[in-house]
Amino acid sequence: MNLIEKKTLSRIQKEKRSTIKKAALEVFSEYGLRGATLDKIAIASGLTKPNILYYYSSKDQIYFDVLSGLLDEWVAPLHNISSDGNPIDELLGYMKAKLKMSKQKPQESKLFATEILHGAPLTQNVLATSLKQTLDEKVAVIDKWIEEKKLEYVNGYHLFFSIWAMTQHYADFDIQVKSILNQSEEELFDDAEEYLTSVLLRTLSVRAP
Amino acid sequence: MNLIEKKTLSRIQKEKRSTIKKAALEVFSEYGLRGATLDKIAIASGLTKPNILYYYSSKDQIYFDVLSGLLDEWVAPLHNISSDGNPIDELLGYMKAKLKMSKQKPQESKLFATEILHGAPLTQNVLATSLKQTLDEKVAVIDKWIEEKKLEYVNGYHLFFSIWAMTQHYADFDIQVKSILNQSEEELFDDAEEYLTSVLLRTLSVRAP
DNA sequence: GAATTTTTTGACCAATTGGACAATTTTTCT
DNA sequence: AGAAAAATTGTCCAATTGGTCAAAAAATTC
Repeated sequence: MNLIEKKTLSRIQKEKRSTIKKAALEVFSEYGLRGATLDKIAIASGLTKPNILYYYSSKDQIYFDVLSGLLDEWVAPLHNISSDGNPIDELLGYMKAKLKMSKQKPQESKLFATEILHGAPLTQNVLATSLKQTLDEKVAVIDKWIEEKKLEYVNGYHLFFSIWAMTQHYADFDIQVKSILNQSEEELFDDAEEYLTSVLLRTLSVRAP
Repeated sequence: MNLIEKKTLSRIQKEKRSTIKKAALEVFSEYGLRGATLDKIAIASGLTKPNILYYYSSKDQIYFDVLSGLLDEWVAPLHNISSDGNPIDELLGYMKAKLKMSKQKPQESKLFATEILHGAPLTQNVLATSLKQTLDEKVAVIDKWIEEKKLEYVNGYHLFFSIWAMTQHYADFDIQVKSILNQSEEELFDDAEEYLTSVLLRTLSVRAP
């Protein structure tokens, strides 16, 4: 897509594109790609509809740009898992990083969830190549730890799936969680971190015979 | 809302409504409420658009009816948790029931997920009343088990959240899971069950000092 | 089997939507 | 300041959408 002349963006262009993306994230995460309208994005951004289309050639382009910017950020914490570190510390750190993202970037999480839920029309490639490759590497690290007896046996893929599921749940399903627990967001995420830490520690630790 | 004269539905009415609901589930689960169109539901059901509107007064009514029928079914496994049983067996059984639903009813899971993700416009009431009440009861059972020393301490609410998250993940994010694992559905769910059983057992079991 | 009720459909409508475009305004450059 | 380029907007359009309605077809009732 026309992401070529990125270098020659003027100050105004950068600002306006950023404004649009921010507004688009709000609208897309709440309504999904098809439910979101340019009018809603226009209102949320304070720009007019034709003005938005001056910076982006179509609604799909906006969605694509927002989602692209998100993908890297979303996979990033995975790269911080170091094979040199202590397995449990590394994986606990990863879980906490993911939980923090759920707390601080729920819209991003919801947008990503909606995309995958509806068949990942724009990201299927990335999932099957880039994400898979990164995850394969990290699962290999886990397998190595297991071989070195630094970690008890665990299915690496499903371990990551469960960490994703449990942490993102607090962002994606926040409405459900909050309608059941009448807590402040602080309390909620503190309890979640305590619980998830316990689950992960128990899942990974060697048990007495 | 106009669910009053349920008794007086003719054979044709029952059949057609069922046909419509089945098609609507397909379409809604793939596109969401706003992304779904009556035309798509018409094609999927093999009926004409006006014919559909003869049985349902609006698109929202179809969505409401489909979702209503789902809610009870979705919460049902929770009721099977018996305070008389062995805590670990009861909770393992619940997890397995939920995982089975993810395997056999992914569309239902996705529809429910989309609904909550987009703010639960139609189900917020049910979540805050019926679901909350049922869950409160089951968490009370868990707390009782803990008090009776049949179960080590665990945060009941977050335990259920994590079971929901981990099991539903395999339905809602199936595209992501399948683009990473090149397995048959059978293998995948077998591995998932084995992994989740291990996680749950370790989370709930008393650990050696 | 005729009368009545229920079901089905083709044609249509108003509202919303993504997007085009020419004209105007603002910014940038010299 | 003035020319050129960039940014902004009002107006418009065609396609899609949810939904209506009267007429036709099918099923039911007597």
